[in-house]
Amino acid sequence: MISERNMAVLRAIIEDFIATNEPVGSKTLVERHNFGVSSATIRNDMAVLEEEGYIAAPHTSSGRIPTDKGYRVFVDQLIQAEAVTAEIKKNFAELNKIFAKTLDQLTDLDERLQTSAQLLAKATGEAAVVQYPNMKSVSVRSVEFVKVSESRVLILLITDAERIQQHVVVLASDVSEQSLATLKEKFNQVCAGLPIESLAESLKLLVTKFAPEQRVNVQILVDGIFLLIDANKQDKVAFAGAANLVRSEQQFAGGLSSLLQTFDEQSDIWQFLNLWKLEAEKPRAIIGSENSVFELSTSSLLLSSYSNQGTEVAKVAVVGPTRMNYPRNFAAVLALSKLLSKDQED
Amino acid sequence: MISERNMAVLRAIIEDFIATNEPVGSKTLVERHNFGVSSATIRNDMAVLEEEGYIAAPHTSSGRIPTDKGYRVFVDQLIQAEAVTAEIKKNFAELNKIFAKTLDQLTDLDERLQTSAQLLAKATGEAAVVQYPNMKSVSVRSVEFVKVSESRVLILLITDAERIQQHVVVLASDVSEQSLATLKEKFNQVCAGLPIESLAESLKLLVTKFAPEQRVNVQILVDGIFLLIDANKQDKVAFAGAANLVRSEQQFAGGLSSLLQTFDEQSDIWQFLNLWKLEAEKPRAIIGSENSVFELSTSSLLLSSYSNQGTEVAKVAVVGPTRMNYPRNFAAVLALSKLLSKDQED
DNA sequence: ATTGGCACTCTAGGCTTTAGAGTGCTAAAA
DNA sequence: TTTTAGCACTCTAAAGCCTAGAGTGCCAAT
Repeated sequence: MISERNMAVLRAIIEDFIATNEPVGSKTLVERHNFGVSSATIRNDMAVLEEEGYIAAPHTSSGRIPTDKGYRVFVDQLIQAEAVTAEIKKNFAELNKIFAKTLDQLTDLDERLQTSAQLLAKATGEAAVVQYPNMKSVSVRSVEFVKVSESRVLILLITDAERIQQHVVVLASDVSEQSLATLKEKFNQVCAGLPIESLAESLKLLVTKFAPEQRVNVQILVDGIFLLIDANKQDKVAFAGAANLVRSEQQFAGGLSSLLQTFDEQSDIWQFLNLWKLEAEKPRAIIGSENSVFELSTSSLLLSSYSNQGTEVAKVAVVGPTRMNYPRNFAAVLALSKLLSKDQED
Repeated sequence: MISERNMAVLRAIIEDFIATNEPVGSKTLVERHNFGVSSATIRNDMAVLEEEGYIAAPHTSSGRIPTDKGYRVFVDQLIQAEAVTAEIKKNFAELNKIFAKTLDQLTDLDERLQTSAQLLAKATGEAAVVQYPNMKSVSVRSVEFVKVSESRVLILLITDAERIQQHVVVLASDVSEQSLATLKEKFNQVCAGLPIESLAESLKLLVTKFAPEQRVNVQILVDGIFLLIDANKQDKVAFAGAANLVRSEQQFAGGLSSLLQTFDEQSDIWQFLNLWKLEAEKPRAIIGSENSVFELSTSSLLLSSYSNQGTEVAKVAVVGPTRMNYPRNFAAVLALSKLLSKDQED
């Protein structure tokens, strides 16, 4: 049904459309690529492609533009063919180097992820999202109390993932370094190794075991830890490259503002990213209307997951108009996700 | 020269223009406000105002729009009159309550500032910037080492400002809790109380005082602290509300994309904010072309500073088109900056 | 100082026209 | 059966033209 040349034509149409942002017609097509056939033949091919829903005409008798379905087969071929073509490979290597150079310096999670997003946005010329690692299945390694001033204590919650969280509480009465250390001992006897979900439960119990005169301070510490647990549950993403979205604004048909709003409201995006399951090292494209979120229905997403010790913890994504440079952007998300993973393994 | 009524007319023009976003003419003006004079009289007033450069005509024989100079006297009157009018006061109280409710929960600096920016953006309907506290004149309170796993150590740099920084290093050989504690002692003998600027110097010296077999690990720790110092110097801002800028895009004459870019490049903005000196609790407006940065020349900024123990440490700002709701936004920056200050005092 | 009156100016939006890119179809050629 | 040339037809985007109406500036009268 769909011949070899049909596909070649589709590919050419997509490439031209991405390059020029104008509906492409049979004549210009034969001019630019040499198919060795006449424009009339191409016209026949285009009729087939339109029949199949891969391309569409904005209005009768104008050039054709790719449909979401058209982009779909385009990127599927791209990946499935393992034809991570020379260009992708080259891009990948290059980006990998650039990314690595900057990221190696950063160990603070916030900065790392924010910078990652910025790099990805810059490399692709689109907007970029980097999801914070999933903390739900994480366990506590230890709790630390550090005296910061007379009555202020810094609480640290150290988990077996990358994130280390901090919170300062003010105690009701001064506490010596000494007794703070013993407090810490007691807390860790309970906390260490516990999955973060059951931590709250155990801590509540712990409070009751202290002598009444100590309870006030212990309760303050416990409340502090509660806050940290909650912060863990709050889903966060780093976002960058809004300027790039504005640049290709026409694509978004006025919905750009609400799209950006969506990204400001972190947790929605977080939820959304979690809808999609994907294999390691296999980026995935969500094209236009395949997307359930209304604001994204004229955009494409390229997703890739990164992992910690082999288990997927979060995703990185590129967001742009459906008419985006897929090969280049695939290389970029792949490079970044590999880098974020690798770094956590060693 | 400039009569009472002249000013009333200017004020009316600005208010109408802000409300409708259309050049305002003499006739509509008398219809909406009742000056008790005819449109011809208003026309004369407008001629004076134009003479003085407070308003301008986009083209001959159309309504007038305020110039930057016009906005200037408008906001100057607004503030200088101490006529923080009923509405501003009401807004202020209300916002203060909303802001406080959310911010009281957050002690992590990153989250606090990011949330502040989001709140400010939401309250004003414009974009918002919150500058990170200036760390240059800060001194070290203490350094802490926390064992995170076999050979990994978390370094904490605690200063007398709000920010507590962390960095994880991997030691060359395992170290017992015990010896880590003594290391910490020695470090703090040197570091505690030191201004952050001279910290690097002193640490370099410290390394030489250790026995060679310890040097490797000590050097790793010192390098970790260096990174934290550098991170301190890196100027950061929190930004929110890009979506709002897009909504009033026409104002920016296509320069919106580069404006957003500017905000992505944190340090430029940081520098820029520092150009302006301002008194505590006195927000200040920078209107359109008063602004030295090209990207901002069609925008207005409302700045207010927040302080730590009475000394200014950083600024908050609202960014929007010159045609913005100044009274409301003044109330908002003021509310936020007071809140960020107050919290650090107690 | 204020006003009514009036001639004049300019733009935004509606209407028409036209060039040209592109299509679809048919009948002939390969 | 596939490809091709040819041709009539379609539709848009751009250019030009026109008009209503909002607004101005100025003058003479109050």
